[in-house]
Amino acid sequence: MEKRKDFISAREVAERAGVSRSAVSRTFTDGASVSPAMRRRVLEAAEALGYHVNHLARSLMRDESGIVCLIVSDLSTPYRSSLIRALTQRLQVAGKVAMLINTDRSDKSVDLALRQAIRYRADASIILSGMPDKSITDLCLRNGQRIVLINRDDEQEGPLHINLDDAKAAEHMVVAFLRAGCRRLAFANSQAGTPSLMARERGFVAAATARGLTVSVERFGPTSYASGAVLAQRLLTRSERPDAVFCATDLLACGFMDAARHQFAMSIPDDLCVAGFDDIEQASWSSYALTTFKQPIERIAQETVFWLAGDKPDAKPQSILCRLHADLVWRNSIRGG
Amino acid sequence: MEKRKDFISAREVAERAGVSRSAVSRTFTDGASVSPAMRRRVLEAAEALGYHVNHLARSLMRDESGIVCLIVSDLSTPYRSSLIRALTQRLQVAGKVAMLINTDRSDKSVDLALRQAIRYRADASIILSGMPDKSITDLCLRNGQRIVLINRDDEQEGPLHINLDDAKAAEHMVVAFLRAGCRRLAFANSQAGTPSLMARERGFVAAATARGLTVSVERFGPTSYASGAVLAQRLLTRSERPDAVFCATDLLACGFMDAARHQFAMSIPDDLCVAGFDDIEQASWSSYALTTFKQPIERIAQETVFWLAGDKPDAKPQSILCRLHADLVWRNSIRGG
DNA sequence: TTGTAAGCGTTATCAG
DNA sequence: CTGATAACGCTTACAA
Repeated sequence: MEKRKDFISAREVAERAGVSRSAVSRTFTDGASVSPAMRRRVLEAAEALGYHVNHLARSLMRDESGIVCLIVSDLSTPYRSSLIRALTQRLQVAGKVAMLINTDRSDKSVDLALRQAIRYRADASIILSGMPDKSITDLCLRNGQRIVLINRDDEQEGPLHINLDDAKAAEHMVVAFLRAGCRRLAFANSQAGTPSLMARERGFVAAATARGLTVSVERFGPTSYASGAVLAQRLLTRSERPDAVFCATDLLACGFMDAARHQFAMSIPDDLCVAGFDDIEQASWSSYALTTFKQPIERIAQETVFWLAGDKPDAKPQSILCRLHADLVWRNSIRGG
Repeated sequence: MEKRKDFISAREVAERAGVSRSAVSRTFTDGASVSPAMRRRVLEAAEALGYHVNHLARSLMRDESGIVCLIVSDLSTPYRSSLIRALTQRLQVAGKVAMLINTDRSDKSVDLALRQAIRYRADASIILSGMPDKSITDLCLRNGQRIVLINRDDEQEGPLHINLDDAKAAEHMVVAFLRAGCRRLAFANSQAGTPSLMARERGFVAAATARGLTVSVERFGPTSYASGAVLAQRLLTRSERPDAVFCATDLLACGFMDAARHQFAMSIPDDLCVAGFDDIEQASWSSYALTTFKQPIERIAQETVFWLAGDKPDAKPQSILCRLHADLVWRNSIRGG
């Protein structure tokens, strides 16, 4: 196998410009002192040769690589992909670069993903799905890597936790349903059992109970459109058919609405009020016009990147909690309003 | 500022295990000769210390970093995010890791993204949107980086081009519309003007013309749901209202269908036949049941990663073209079938 | 099989 | 401001 043409190195640039290697290095490091004349000569030679700083080598010396790992499953889901879009964009503005790790396969794969993050000496890892083992996050933290957990459990010490006020939103929805004249409430959930999904369910049931109402709760499958349809099957064939259903996510709600309309010939919101959570793009499509809670995606991304780009805390990492609010977006899937 | 605890290095592992550094290195490189006893001692020490090979440093010696850049805009779009999911998954299986670069902002940003790919010494770049300057792709190729262009122009020499038979699919659709009894054909496109979108349009118009029919063509805005609604406004208020419309993508089709139904009270497929392209998840939702062409996403990812993981060609890179077929998925937005 | 030593492309330190 | 030199953490001849 022939020796492949390698990348241009700073030495070659230095030779062509007739200067020292350090001069080249300084030209490409912010805040280094180099005369305008020198800078121009170096840049000229670099341009001519097509030189680009090797960030891999740079990271060996510096204590940061500029790499941030995004650890995520179901990444093609509307909510997830929107969040990824927002995060990558802001990371880039902050001079970081995103490494995307797909954990669709097993639960263990979150741990594997974090190991990968360590191998590439990522400055930070952002976890959008699954829950890593404490031992592995500790390893990351010990190595100076920062961790952000978005809508995950908030038990571990060290990472930044970004969570929503799910329970409060759920209570809000109970009130909205009551105002719309609904009395037979239902909650449609997946079987994923993630903290935020369960918080919505518990909050909804608790708020209804506090007002003297019972809630039909049904859980099924993954958090998807198809599961929403199955949940509709189950809830709408009960003897006491509900007149209002809060779906744990918009995706479930879309599936639920389609099944309610096309299989049960129900009219929304006349026969049935429906609400969701996330405010994915499809919720605003006129076939759904779904009343839902908006994930503050931009805000999440902003808080995350701001924290990542900030100075390292001197003291040992403590648990940092960032609780954000989800606004209600009112559309036409609930009567009144 | 205090000196932050650094990562564990191979030297520390070697010391703890009482062996040489090279022994540690060999333990973690495939195909290196190391005795079972040695391997065990090293692994034990590594485990105890929480050692992980520094891939950044490793890449300095090896001629590959394991990094593959995904360069993409509109990444939260259903089709794009599905493709990203498939690509990241297969890249990981092939032992690579994906670096995601968002080029939502300007056209120039594709070039910037490729520069970033060079800085991180990516083994390859996969371009899903936009079109890079020839000078910059040449630079990448000269540096031994591979480039894959998915549904882009296929003029440049060197990269792997993966394209679909857009024109053929479009012709197929003309036939389907004719069979359904439609005579007043329309094509709804965005103003993005990408090669694949334009190929669909030209193919559709050409096939219709060849059969003695004219096509109303309308182009508007970005390739989005909202644009689809606007296109419906424009096409459905024409004096000769079309009875069949081929939308350049499913997203446009969803917007078109919703506008046709809710603003023009039309029934699909009775009053109007609609078709799309991509087979995004929403096309299968029962509110749409859209007849469309399926992007062979898994096949695209497979071909891409297979080529990337393969041996470097010895000769100078030539233009490689991979033309894939898009199957028609028949649902209920066209009469008959 | 194992250890020694050289080198990968940077940056940081320290004289000049 | 500039240039030599020593790291950074790793791999890989080469020699033992």
